[in-house]
Amino acid sequence: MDSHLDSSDDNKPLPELSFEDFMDPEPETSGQHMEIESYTGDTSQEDDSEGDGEGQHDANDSLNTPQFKKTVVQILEDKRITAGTGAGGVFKTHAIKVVTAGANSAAKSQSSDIRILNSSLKPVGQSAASTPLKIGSTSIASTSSPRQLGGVTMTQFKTADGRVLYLKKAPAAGTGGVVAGKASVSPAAKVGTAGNTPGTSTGTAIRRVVNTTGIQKAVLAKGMTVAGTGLVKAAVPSGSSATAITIKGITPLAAETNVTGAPSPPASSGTKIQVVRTADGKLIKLGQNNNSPVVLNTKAPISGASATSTPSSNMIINKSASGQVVIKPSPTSSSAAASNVPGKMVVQSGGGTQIMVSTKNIIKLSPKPGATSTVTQTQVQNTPSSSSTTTPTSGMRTIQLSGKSGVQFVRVMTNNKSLTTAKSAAASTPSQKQVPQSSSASPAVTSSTPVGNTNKIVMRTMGGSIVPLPSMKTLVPKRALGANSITAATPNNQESLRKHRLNDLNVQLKNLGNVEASDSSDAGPDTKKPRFSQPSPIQRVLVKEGGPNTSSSSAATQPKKIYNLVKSAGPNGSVKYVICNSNVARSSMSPMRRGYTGYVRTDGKLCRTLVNSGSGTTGVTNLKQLGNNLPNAKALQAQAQIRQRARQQHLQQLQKAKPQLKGSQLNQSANVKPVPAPANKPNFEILKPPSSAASTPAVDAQLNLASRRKHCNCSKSQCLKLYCDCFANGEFCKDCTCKDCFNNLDNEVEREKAIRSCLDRNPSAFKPKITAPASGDMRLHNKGCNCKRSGCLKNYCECYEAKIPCSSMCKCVGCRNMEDRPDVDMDSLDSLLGVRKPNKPKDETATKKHDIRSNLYLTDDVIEATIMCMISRILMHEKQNMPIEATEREVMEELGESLNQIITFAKEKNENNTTTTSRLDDTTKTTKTDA
DNA sequence: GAGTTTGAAACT
DNA sequence: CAGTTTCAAACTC
Ligand SMILES: [Zn+2]
Ligand SMILES: [Zn+2]
Ligand SMILES: [Zn+2]
Ligand SMILES: [Zn+2]
Ligand SMILES: [Zn+2]
Ligand SMILES: [Zn+2]
Repeated sequence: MDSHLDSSDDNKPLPELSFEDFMDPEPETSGQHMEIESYTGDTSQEDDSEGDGEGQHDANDSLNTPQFKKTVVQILEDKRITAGTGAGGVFKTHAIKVVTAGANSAAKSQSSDIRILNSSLKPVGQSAASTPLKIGSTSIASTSSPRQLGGVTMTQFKTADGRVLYLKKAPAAGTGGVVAGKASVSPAAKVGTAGNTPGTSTGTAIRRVVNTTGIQKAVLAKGMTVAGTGLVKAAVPSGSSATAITIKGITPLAAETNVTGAPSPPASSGTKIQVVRTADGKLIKLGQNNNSPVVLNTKAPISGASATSTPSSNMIINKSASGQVVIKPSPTSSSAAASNVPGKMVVQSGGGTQIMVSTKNIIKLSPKPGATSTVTQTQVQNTPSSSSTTTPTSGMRTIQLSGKSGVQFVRVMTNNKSLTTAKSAAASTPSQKQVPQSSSASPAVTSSTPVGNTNKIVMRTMGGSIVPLPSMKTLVPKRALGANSITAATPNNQESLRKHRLNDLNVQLKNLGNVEASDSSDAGPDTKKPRFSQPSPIQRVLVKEGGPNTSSSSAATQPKKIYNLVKSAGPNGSVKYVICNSNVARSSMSPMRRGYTGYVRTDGKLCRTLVNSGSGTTGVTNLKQLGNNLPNAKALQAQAQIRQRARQQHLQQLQKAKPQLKGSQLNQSANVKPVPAPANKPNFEILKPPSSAASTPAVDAQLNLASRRKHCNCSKSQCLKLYCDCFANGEFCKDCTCKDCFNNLDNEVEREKAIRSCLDRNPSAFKPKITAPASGDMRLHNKGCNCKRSGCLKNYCECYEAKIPCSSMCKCVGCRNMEDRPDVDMDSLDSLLGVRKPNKPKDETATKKHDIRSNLYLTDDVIEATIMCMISRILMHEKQNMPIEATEREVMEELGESLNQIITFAKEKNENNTTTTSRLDDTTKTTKTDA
């Protein structure tokens, strides 16, 4: 598919984002970065950071950018739409590619076939079907009687926008159609494609539809995905391994309203929408016809870590003639490669593209141009399965239907966790050894922690870009935000606006206090940046209408819910929404860890961290590349790691190259913290002044660069204690601003004595603090940090500083420095469950725990509620044919309101508790800070 | 740039 | 090993 279509065209030079880009976790910075940039429009920040490798930052920064403010976030918009309507005229679809094509010409709607195969899925109970859910009054899609396409019976769904989706009835489970590979699909698929291309206007009508639609989708981290229209969401529970995915709990909304009016979608008349929430928390909305309620139930299999790897069942979504959609686990057989993969779900678009997603992840279908058939794996490497190759994605995929209207996405929300697990399982990535915990955790943990879920919220911008909503979490760490995914290329202003808002939000959140605080600081041009943002636990749920928190922790335990959103419209746009939960068990996810993307830090500290790895294989990558941390996908992480390694090696080589300084072994001294073999004493003794003189300039320079970027400023330690970074790194002070420095050749005696003293105290004092257990493994802090108040999201934290996620070794409280992503995802879940650190198997002692500070006002529930509200607005507008702009505005307003509420709530809570609770932790021990 | 916060290192 | 104190960097304003 050419889906690329437009993507880039116009306005902003988007980097080419293709789905993959979005999806790809790893793809270096490029993807994300790019996206972000485009987003921002300005980019400015990025440069710096990138240099170092962290692009993520940028993102964050971008958020900050003022521009954002102005534009409200437009969520969900398709670029295309824009094109049509307006501005560009070009449709950009950026990232989205249309997969499906087939449009019914007549209807204009395009049709696409989507097949979801997931063995894990269980057939949905029919019962549910009966009552369709409605959100707002709008219906998303209507179904029509099944049709045969290509010999296969397909059920058509029409989305509000007029797109038609076909679900294949499942003949044999897999058989029909789904071939793992590519598009099995029906003929129809391509037909409509024209629409895809930008120019093709299928017709104004379509456009209109699109317009009306406006928002394409929102994905919540947890896996909720909302599509404005025609969304198909499939969530697969990632975590649970064994179990099939069941989508349960669809609860029909109480009132059904039929909205006939939806302007755009021809078919849509009177349709009802159902939203199903999977155990993992993913939502699937199906629009239905009156007749056929569609129920999607999947169960989320959650089984911790293992899950992913596990079994895989294919899900098939069938729509019966009756109109029900059933997702069944199909025998794996069906899909060839893809389907087989355990735990993965294959989604096929009409276009024939298939995407395989781990069950956990939610997949959006999006055809990626190139990728056609590819199976994307969220996990990328992780999954052992063959398929993985092509698209790595953790991201979302979108499929655009030819119809302009929309893009349909299937988003795979990757759970990081799942990924991780997968990795672990796969073994492919060495890095994660830490994981063990995760795995171990799986049972227990999993249950407890919801974690795995993806929490990301993604919004689609008008441009079609997908933007992560600022979840609470997100908000917090800028990085995260940035990192995430903002993909799109949004069109100009709007995006900027968005950012703006986000920023504001972030700020507010920040202000909230504890929470995450984040990093605003990180901004530093280089180094610090992104990290993982994971949010951690979420404490409370705020529901708009409902009492806010109530259940702080409850969430974890509680089963997942299906939310029915009922909206009552108020005057103004104020609408009240009520969300009802139905129980669905939450899936626990195995914690994913994000790969560590470490970068090499330029400054000295970095050096320390670097230590290990010599292994790095790959060639050196650009610094910029390093930058991407955020990347969602594991793949990214992996890549990053690789790069890092490469980098490290590079450094090492350089060092080596350099003759040892002055004869001595100085070796690494500079850079790496004394790498010295463990056994040995630190090179210290050896150290001779690296002093420059000796070294060749070039080398020196490099060393310096690499090794020391920082100069100490010690005043009381004489630079003979480990307080001094220079000394701690086995270096002599040079160009430092220290006072009474003894860390030099002139004071070798004292220095040696000091070294000895340190060694006595701690034989490993000069050994690198951060090493990778295995060559391929992710670096970890050997001792782990012990942070209490920074959430490990500030450079106070050694782990964070080294850009590595906290591990089981860490004794930190309220840690947010986890692999995953940052952003949005998971944390909340984890926290809820009490998950500890990703890695940590930790003793149970674990920690402590009360920790809890985690903030967490942004719980999944809160997020969902917020999104639902936004969606509701969209739906309303759609019905009314309101202009997109208006819709966007409203949606943003809704978001703003919601955030305000959340913030307000959080503040209140904070005020109440803050001192008390949060401090309690610390206080118990030391009161010092409190004062 | 001054002042505060933070968490490792040092000390008891 | 735990509790404190010291220290310098990180961070804030
Ligand atoms: Zn010093
Ligand atoms: Zn120094
Ligand atoms: Zn010094
Ligand atoms: Zn920490
Ligand atoms: Zn840590
Ligand atoms: Zn931590």
